[in-house]
Amino acid sequence: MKDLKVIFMGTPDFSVPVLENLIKNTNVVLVVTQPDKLVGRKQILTPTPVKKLALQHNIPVYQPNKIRKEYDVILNTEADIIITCAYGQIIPKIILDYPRLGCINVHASLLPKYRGGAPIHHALINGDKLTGITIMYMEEAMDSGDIITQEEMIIKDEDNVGTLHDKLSQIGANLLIKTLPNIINQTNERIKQEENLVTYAYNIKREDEHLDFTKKGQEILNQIRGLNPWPLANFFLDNEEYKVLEARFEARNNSLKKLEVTKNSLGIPCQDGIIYLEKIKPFGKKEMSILDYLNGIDKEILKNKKVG
RNA sequence: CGCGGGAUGGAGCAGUUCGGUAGCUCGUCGGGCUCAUAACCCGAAGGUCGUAGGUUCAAAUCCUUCUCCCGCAA
Repeated sequence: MKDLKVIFMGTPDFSVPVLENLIKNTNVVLVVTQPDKLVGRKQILTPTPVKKLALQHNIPVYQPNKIRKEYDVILNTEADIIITCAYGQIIPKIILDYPRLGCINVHASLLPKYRGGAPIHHALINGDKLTGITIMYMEEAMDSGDIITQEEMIIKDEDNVGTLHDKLSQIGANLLIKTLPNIINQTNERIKQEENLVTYAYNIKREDEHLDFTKKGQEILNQIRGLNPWPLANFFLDNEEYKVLEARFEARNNSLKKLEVTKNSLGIPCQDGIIYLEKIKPFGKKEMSILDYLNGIDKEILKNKKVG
């Protein structure tokens, strides 16, 4: 397998373990990743995690702005296979048709469920108990190609985007290496996706982050963990934004409308009980436990704030 | 120079408008009460008020500089 010439296309942290395994086991001849971006308040030009890893191993890096139009470098690179993982751009057919073993993608869901850019977030927000990795051939439409293999993974109640991301990323990296020999020999399976089971996991939008306390407690908890550690769920108290990192839910028949403030807890009424915030990040502050937050605030004033 | 918030004992904050030797809620340590406790009572330790400079009899507070943290926008 060491002589397999691979072009890898990927961008964020999720792709890094996959690339690491490929570097160990195959001959990665080119890495394609998104252009460096200006990041943060200081607008520092930052390379992608995949680029950093590639540079450490002295692998050539290509960063087209629009791969739809800039792909000569790829076509001029001799390769047996192209492997992508969270690259971030739609790849044109001319590239898909180029390598002799095709283009393979590592995707963080059990396709055909959750095609698209945010499968991990959506699995958690929807309260799924099962997710996994799919390795598949690529076609022109996003995440629509034939499935080569899948590995399932149980989602635990305490999982959030961070933990799931790391586990799936590792599973994907290992499953790929395990499957690669079959792909090389072309003895792998090739299963069409059932079109009537297709769902989409679009990228999280700003309004998806806002907590709606008229919903059920469990839904709210799912939303909180499905957005943690990024981009974080939020709500407003008297027009000040708070991000919520952790909370717990207590079912209760209540007609409570106001905040429940005690010495060491802050509860917000929801449809079928109360959501107790446990870790939050007030506007302009660092993240803190609810105890720390309550220590520094006038609780009488807090009681009368309006949730929005 | 994209917009805004912030830096005060270990933690979270007040005090800055109208300068006058630092306070609150916790935590920690010691003691007490209690069958017991994350509960209650008493006491103690712990701060060059982010950095550097300036104004002043006097600066956390006014002026200037720099650093760092956070949110938004990209």
